[in-house]
Amino acid sequence: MGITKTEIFSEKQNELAVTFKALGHPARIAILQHIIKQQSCICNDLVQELGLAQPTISQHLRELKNIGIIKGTIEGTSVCYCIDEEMWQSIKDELNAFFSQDASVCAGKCC
Amino acid sequence: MGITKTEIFSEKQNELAVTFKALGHPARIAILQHIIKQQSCICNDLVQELGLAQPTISQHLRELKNIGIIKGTIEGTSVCYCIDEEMWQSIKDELNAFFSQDASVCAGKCC
DNA sequence: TTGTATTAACGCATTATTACGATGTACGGG
DNA sequence: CCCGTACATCGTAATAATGCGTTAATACAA
Repeated sequence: MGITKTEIFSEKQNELAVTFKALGHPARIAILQHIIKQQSCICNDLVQELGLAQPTISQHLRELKNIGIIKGTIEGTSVCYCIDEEMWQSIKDELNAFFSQDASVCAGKCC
Repeated sequence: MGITKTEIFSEKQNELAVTFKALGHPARIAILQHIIKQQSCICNDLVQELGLAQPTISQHLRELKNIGIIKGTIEGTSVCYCIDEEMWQSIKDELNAFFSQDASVCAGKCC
């Protein structure tokens, strides 16, 4: 997208944006939901479940791993992915904090 | 970003992803925080505050308007942007619902 | 009417993202 | 050891996003 000027924003703002961006793709939402639904670490029947090619899934998994929300452990010939519970909670808290800012003060004053 | 295959995902998943993606840029995070901090609808001293050119800010504002999280009303020669409180709450609830999925069942089983 | 200020729209160059085929690596079965 | 399975990585085409210069469009002031 052309280069993003991260240097003019605060570390917090960039962090938040990176997290949001990582979640900003339906395939990655689907992957997370699927991993949770299966209740156990799922390898790549994700390729079977979602209609995407294996390299594409692998790429999305890597992006999710980048923000730490999932982790993968080698399980023989396949790889086992699961939610990093600690990180999941941490991200949940962070987003919650963001949305807990009082957005009501403006309302009614003008718009 | 290359085409995203939205047709193979559910409407909910696509909606969530679009919301996350819209928030996935530090400038847009900064804009929201600034609007909230000022407690009143701020026009484009955003251009002064953030170090980005006016057309760039305008573009980010449009993307935020696209997901409905802010609204803009004409105020004489300038435009007044503020949080759409209802939408803000709605998005907050939606993200909360997503993160309220029980992610703990997997943990301990394997990874 | 003629500026002036504030935004939006358009278009361009640059960089990122998505998706996938081809290729490489690692493991286990035979 | 060889082969098939399961993934990751590389390379590439297509497309989307950033950022900004330039150009309208609109409202207000003089």
